[in-house]
Amino acid sequence: MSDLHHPQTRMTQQRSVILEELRKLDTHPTADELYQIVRLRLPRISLGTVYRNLVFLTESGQIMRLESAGNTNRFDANMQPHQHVRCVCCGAIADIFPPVMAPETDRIHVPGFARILQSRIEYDGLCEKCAAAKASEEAAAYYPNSA
Amino acid sequence: MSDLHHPQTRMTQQRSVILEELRKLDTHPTADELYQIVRLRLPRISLGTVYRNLVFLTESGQIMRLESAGNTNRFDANMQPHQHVRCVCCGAIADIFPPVMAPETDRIHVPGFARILQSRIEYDGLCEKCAAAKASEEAAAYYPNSA
DNA sequence: GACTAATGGATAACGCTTACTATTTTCACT
DNA sequence: AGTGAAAATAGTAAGCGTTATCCATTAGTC
Repeated sequence: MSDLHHPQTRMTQQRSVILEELRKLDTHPTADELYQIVRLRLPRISLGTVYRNLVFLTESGQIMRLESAGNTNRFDANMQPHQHVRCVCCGAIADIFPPVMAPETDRIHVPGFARILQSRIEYDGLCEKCAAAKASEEAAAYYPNSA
Repeated sequence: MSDLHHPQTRMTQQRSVILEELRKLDTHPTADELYQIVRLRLPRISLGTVYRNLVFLTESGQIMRLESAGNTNRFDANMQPHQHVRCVCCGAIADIFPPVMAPETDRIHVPGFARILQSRIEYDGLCEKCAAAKASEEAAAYYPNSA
């Protein structure tokens, strides 16, 4: 509760529901997926409000935006250090524990860059859904006339 | 030259110019930036052709697509193992050598994932342009009436 | 040179995200 | 509780990067 009341910020019903629902999930939803979920509780909320609050919550450090994760942004309310696998096929994301330490960035100097802020390890994988879909596709290619 | 003639693929003027120009660059251009460059040699080429061939070249393993959520995709013809820093502000990308080894993925098992394919280390940074812009912004905030 | 399939050019459509505007809500101070 | 200024919301339009469509053109093969 108290973490909802950051200094200089107001708490609205929409904002708190968005944060609550995101915290219930470990599925790293997209803005639209979260919108569909929040809409069950707040039927009149607009998608723009979800986007606006996801920006707000990210900038105030309450959630994370998964940056290097494909085409659509995904969000994560788990603030503990962990890493992610992303399905190369559908973009689904899962957590990886425990984290292998990412390298230090203090001593890295790159021409054209003023500072290196952080490093992170990312994993590409194939989720079970896509693996199954791929398998049945290949089967269809081998037996094109089977039902 | 011979690497332009993959089996089952045709080489066209457009495709080869796109690949040539991308190979000249280490700036990891966006599709549109590359389009502007290629247009100097092929004034009648269309942006769609650039996109189509970037997909083709990526899928045939001749170039890499640098994906990051929310940002514009960038492309890299450097196929040697290396890593990238991305400017958190403008999305500019620079190379990092030598690479710190990314962890093995053979023994990693994640619920919901059939396979972990690979891991990679990514860096976030602040490029010099954005650092300078940020500095002068802050200066303006402190001295709002100066010039 | 003719044929077939792939490719290109131009443009429309699409999906995700942000911007805009009028209205409503929050919160500090009475 | 009431008031008012600042901020947030709903609804919608616009923006941007990317993909799809459609017909004309080109490449490679015979």
